Amino acid sequence: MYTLKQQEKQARRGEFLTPHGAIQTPAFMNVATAGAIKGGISAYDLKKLHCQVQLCNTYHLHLRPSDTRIQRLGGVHRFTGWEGPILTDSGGFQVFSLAPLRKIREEGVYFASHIDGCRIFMGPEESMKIQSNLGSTIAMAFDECVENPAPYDYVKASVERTVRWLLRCKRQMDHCNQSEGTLNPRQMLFGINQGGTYDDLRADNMRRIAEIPMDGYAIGGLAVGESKEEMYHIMDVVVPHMPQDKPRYLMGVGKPGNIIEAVSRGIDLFDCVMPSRNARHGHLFTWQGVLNLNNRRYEEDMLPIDPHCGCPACRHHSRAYIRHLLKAHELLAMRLCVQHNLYFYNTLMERIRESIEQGSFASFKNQYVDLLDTRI
RNA sequence: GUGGAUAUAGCUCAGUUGGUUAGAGUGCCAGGUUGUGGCCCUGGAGGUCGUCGGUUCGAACCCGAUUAUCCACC
Repeated sequence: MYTLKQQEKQARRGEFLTPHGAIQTPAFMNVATAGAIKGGISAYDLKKLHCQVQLCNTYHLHLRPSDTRIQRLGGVHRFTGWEGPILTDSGGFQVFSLAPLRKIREEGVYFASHIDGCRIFMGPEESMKIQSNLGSTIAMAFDECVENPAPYDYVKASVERTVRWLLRCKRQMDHCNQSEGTLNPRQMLFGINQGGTYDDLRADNMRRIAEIPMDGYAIGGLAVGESKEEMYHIMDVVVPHMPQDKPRYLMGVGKPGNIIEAVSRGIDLFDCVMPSRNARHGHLFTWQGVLNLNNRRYEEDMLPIDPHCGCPACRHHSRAYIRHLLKAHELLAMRLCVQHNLYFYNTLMERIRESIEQGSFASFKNQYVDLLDTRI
């Protein structure tokens, strides 16, 4: 259940109740693809990083160690040791971005595993069964994510098929939830808006899927090749057709500036690999902008990564030390940098929530929307 | 001591019958990264081709000497 607690223009401050606890929105979901946030982060670290939600991946966990094994072991919560909300991505995006030799048919997608080349089929029913076996809090619909730009006719046909897939997802998830012995009988399901960069396809699709009762609605297929301006424009086109009383999730986005812009347009949930992936290579987000700790200028810099940050890395270690660890390929470098970036993202969301509560989000946006993405 | 091999970017190595401005990988210095393959992409700096001399219009390349390293044999 989603409760809108406060609103400043389009920006929403809400609470999303799930079987695994409440999510205060706007929120960032920390990406733990294969059951762990890359960089040596454990479930018991997440509270310290102010993490509310973990995002795990259907595709990856299905291939390894398999959803059936995770089900036998008690589900993805027990398996990973994280008792809070977990969203599972449907596998749709991974099939399109990772797997070679894919063939898209009405029934689903035939593809080869990126691990061993094994031939696999995944369609809406398979994705729902896998996510049900995993027992995640929120399942995502199985969709096709089309890279931008794509020809109008291709996108139109793809979106229509994705709507047919959504209806199949819904039917299958209802069935899974009613099955005896299911791990999470109240597993939630989000639908996904697609339509490339075409206003009419996006708006039609959003109106259409809003009629299908879902626990939340996502915008997919953005930040996949189009410009920043096009992305914001598509959000302006889609959001007015999204239900007011359900959480809105912008998939795969983004930089701090993107998130602030999206919140100002009425988005509640985000996920992005950028804070963790960039952290593994020393690219760090701070309240002064983005810095690259590999840069020579930090060789003898005894300041923390961000003097205004309370994360474990900033409380205990200097830029000079962490830069050294990066250069020496010490695992601790990744762990500290990932901790910092996730703490930053989760704190960014906290400050966004506070500013909406205080009615000062507009000035928060004005102060930080460009600054946070700027290289220092 | 004798014979042989090698010597080119910080490191590991290409380099055609001698022919414009000597290349690659890695590392270094920077930039990028948007529903994650601990990746990937883009740019930059960096070389008296061991040293000295010779042949030639022209030498990393051919010749001589020399130095260093390695191998084999006495």
